[in-house]
This record gives sequence, C-alpha cells and structure tokens, in this order.
Amino acid sequence: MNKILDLFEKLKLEHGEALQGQWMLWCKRQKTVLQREEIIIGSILTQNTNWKNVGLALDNLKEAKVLSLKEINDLGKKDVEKLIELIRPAGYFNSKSKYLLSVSDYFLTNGGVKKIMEKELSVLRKEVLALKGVGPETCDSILLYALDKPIFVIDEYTRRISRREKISYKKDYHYLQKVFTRALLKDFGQYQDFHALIVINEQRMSRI
DNA sequence: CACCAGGAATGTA
DNA sequence: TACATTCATGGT
Repeated sequence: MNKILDLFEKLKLEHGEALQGQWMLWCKRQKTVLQREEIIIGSILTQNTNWKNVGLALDNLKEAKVLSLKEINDLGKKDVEKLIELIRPAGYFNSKSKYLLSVSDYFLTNGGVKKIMEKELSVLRKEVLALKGVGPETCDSILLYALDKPIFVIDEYTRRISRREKISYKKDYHYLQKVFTRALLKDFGQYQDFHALIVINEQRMSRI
C-alpha cells in the first residue's frame, strides 16, 4: 500500500552494503565542523555538474589549503580570480564564486556552523533559501547533510525514481517533498539514508 | 562533434 | 505564475 516505504525497504536490501561502506566514509553521522563546511561548499559546486568535476575542484581547494568557509570567504574577497581558478573544473565558475561568497557570508556573520545548527528548521530554511545561489535543492542538501536537519531533498534522481516507481508523475519540488515526508518518520538519519540510497541506485543504473 | 551532469538567476509575457 | 535562456567544465 505504501509505495514509498516499500521502495525504502527494497533499496536497503539492494544497496544497504554500499550505504554502510562508501557512503559512511564520506558522509558520517557524526561530522567535524570542517566536514560539514566541505559539504556546504560541495553542494554549491555540484549544481548541474557531475561529481567527478566537483571532486577536481575540491582537490584544488584542499591543495591550496582553502577548504573552510572562512578561507573561501577570505580568498573570494581578496582575490576572486584565484578562487575561480581553483573551482574552474566544476564549471559555472563566475556564478559559483559569487554563490560561495553569499553562503559563507551568511555562516560567518551568524556565528558559524555550530551556532547555526541551533536555529529552528523553518526559520533556518527561509534564511538559507534567501541566499544568492541557493535554490530549494541546494538549501535542503545543506540542511539535511551538513546541518543534520530533518528535511527531505528532492533532486533529479528523486524525480526519476518516483516516476519509475509510480509514486508521482509530478515534478513540483514542494509537492514531491510533501509526498515523501508524509510517508516517513521526521528523522534526519532516515532522510539521509533514504536519499543516499536513491542516489546510489540511480547512479548505478546510469552506469549501464 | 553533440550531449550530459544531483540548479539557480534572470528576463519575458 | 509559467516558461525560456544563460552559465561552462570534463567525460563519453
């Protein structure tokens, strides 16, 4: 009767091992502030861009020792061209360099990641969604994966699988978000695992 | 050479 | 509100 819970169980059976393995390596349940900031940066860089190119950009940032939001912000204000050079492989570098500045400005002027994690979900979502360069998907990815907030992420993978599994044929972001949210417990761990399983499933599907 | 990858901003009617 | 266009790299 509940297609969403059935899908969740099916994905756990098929990819549960991958979730315990590679996913937990990169996206542990307990994260350092620096790991949370890397996820925030990555969520901007990955907009309409494949993860391999994002990885190249993150490698450049690491090599240049520019991985925290503070360091991104300092470099962006002092020498945008240098920041652009580092994130170039991720594409859209003129836009994304500005987006990284607007997001890091917000986190730095509001007391940093730890302080911002204390904000209430609905307030936080409005504030992050209002930032330049942050639409619904990027916003919710940041809230769910970087800040451990219970909000379900809708992306192209989620749309694909919900169409294929006859969950919904609509594409509207907030409509789909409600459909998934209604069927699940409001728990960030569940949301992270479910969405991660969808990503793993769809990426393996396209590799064939 | 054409097409795509976990989007979002901007402009138009 | 609802679409169309633009942004840009690296892989296939």
